[in-house]
Amino acid sequence: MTATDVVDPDRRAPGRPRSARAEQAIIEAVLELLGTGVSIEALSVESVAARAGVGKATIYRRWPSKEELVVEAVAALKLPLPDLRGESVRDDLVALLRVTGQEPDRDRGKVMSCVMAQLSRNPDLYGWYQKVIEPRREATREVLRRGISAGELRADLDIEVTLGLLMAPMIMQRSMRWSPRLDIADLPERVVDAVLSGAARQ
Amino acid sequence: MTATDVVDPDRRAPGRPRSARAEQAIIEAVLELLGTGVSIEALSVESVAARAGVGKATIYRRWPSKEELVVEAVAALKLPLPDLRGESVRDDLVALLRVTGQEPDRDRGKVMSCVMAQLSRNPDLYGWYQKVIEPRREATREVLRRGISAGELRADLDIEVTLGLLMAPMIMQRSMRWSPRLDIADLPERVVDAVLSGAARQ
Amino acid sequence: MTATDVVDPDRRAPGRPRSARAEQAIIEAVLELLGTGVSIEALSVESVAARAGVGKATIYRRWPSKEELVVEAVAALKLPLPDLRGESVRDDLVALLRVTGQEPDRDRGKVMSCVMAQLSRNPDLYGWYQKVIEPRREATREVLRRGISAGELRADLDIEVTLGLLMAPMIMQRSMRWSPRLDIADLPERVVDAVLSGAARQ
Amino acid sequence: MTATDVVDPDRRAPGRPRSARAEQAIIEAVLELLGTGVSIEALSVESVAARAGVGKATIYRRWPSKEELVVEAVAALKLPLPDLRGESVRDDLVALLRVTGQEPDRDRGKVMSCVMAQLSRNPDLYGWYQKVIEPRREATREVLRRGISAGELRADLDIEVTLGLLMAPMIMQRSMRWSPRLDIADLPERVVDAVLSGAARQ
DNA sequence: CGTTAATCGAGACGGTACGTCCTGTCTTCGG
DNA sequence: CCGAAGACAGGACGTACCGTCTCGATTAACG
Repeated sequence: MTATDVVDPDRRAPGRPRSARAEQAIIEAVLELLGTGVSIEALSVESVAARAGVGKATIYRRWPSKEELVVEAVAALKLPLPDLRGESVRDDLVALLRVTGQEPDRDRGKVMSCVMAQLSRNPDLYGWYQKVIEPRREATREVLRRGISAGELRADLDIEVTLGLLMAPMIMQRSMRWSPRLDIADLPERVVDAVLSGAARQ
Repeated sequence: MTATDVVDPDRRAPGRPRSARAEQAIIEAVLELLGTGVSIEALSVESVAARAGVGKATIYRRWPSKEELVVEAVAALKLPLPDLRGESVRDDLVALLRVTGQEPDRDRGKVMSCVMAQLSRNPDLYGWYQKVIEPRREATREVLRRGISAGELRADLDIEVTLGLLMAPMIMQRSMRWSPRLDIADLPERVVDAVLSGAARQ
Repeated sequence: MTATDVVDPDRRAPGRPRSARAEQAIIEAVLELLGTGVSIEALSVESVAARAGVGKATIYRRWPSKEELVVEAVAALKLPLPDLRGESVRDDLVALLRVTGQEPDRDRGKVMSCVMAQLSRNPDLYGWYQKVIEPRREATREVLRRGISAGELRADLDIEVTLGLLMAPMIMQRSMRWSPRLDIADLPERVVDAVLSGAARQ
Repeated sequence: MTATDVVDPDRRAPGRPRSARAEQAIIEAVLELLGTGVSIEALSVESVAARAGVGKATIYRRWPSKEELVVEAVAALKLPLPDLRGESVRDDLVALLRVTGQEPDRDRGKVMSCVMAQLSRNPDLYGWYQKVIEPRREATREVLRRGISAGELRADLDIEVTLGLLMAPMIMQRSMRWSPRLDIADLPERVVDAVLSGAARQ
């Protein structure tokens, strides 16, 4: 994505090479500004350039649009996955959902989930969005697969749908407080329990 | 909500009353413009005014911001609920989710879900958003309650969480195609079945 | 000029007669606002209506434009002429010019001369402007005529041009401080003396 | 005055320099629009920008207000002084006043005097106004001084006041047709003669 | 004495322009 | 060629007034 992609790795581009310092400063500036509560659309390229002490052209030379810059900045956060103990499917799922629901690392997590919600509107960006969240989804899938192997979960489980049942309510509650009747604090447990036990009468 | 709110219903406000024609034209203009594919942020108040044949002030007099205008316009769509046969919980839930997933009325539905996704970022607007979707949520709740009464669903069902399990995946898939591996066409059935049966081994 | 002009004085117009109170309040409001230093173009009809406690239509019903309203308001000041002693042409002219140069009645005079300068740009208003200043011009003419009769001034004096020589420098200095090298304080004497004595060598 | 003012002439300002083309186009647009008869207050910055094919910011970057822009545009006209034969004070003064009274270059002259009258109301602009008319004033002063040296004019002449006597009536008659009884055509001669001969009886 | 009709206040109407901000591109200089 | 700095054309913002219009409520003289 960045311009440091080169067709021929031997052949260095002529002229002055791009400054890694500038790139770093831009990413930092985006994260700092998003951390102060500005929405993506209120985040202007101009303010990023000013905060980073960088010319606007230096930004546009690297990223074609504000959104892609934001995605790259967010991706740089490399949000960590929790350590999964692997002892019980329920515990692992709750641990994973907790990361979605209540980021322990305050500022970064806030930025993260705020940005996630905002990125959703642009279909072109969804590939990048996937890139950022796919690791977490894959981790969840792995837990489900292990649960099936271990006999804890039903063998004919619809893994992809179950993934949605688990994560979508957390994301929507986190980003837009979808239901006023649900508390984010105990939501992971309640979601996991509901998904595991099912609604139909035994 | 609308400008016709009055503290004392007997006492008319002084001065020339606000034009219902203008109000109508503005709402229509918003829906038409959103129908052409413009995103909320690309939707300028100026273009709405021009399309409606109205001064900008006439818009700002009624709605403090573009977002609130959009919510009101969307609310005016009064999206219809499906007829629920009431014979089986599964069928009713699938019918409800289908409305979320694949709006039969093309343009309006497109506008609707596009807007929903975009509104999510503004916490101040959530009250309005609730107003628009609450009827649908309440209808779903009612189906769950009937299912419990009829003995089809377990008596200790966590209704609010189950609501989230059902609706959140549909909304996220509809608005942002959250999972590339899921097809919106058969998602209602798969979600309902997964929620009803549960993940844990019998 | 006002709508109370009637073709047939016997025949009263039907309907509610116009309120003299409103008319008075409007004129007062204009003068008060001009007195606070606002220029004519910065003086909005809206602010006049608000200050007078009157609807905008009540103003537009009487005066077709802001400018005509201002002229009428200024004319209402009925700026007083000084008492002319009639003993010497020089003294009388100086007394008249002093009124132009340094209005003794502070606020009203300030409004007056400020407005004069501003009205000049609109040719349509000049008739009204004349109406306001003509009395002062006529008084000056009279002094010149008396001077000729008394043998103080030359018999072939070009009265209209001399009027201009006397008044124009005062007005321009007063309204736009035309020459930075001239002090408004002693200008009346210097102008009168220069006009009386002439430039050519004796 | 212009943006090319520099504190240190060696040190160029950083960033892209301001476009002389844009500056030129703006000035031209102002003069063209004023030439069509629009008054200064009816001259909108928006219309100037449109006519010049320039963004509004490009105008506001250079001039803080419409008025200062107009003054600069008018100053750019560099209104020419007549050739002074220097043979007789009377002839030279008449020639100078003719330029004030009846500009030979129609459009520009019309713009000029129209603008002069309009600028008078803003004291802040007077410095600029001076800059524009000072050359003409200085030329007139020079004629008077030469007349004194040559013995044509009285040695104790009040030059500044005489300047006012000569120019103010012309300006007021030109810009606001101050006296309905005076014809602009023969005014220069009449004014000069009146000033030279004086009013007092010989 | 009840019409009739113009006026009152209030304020909304379709517009125009304001001056600011930001967009994405460009043009300059020095490194 | 990249760096910052910042100007460029353009477009939208939200505000302030313009001059007109609609309201319900007054306020007279006329019938």
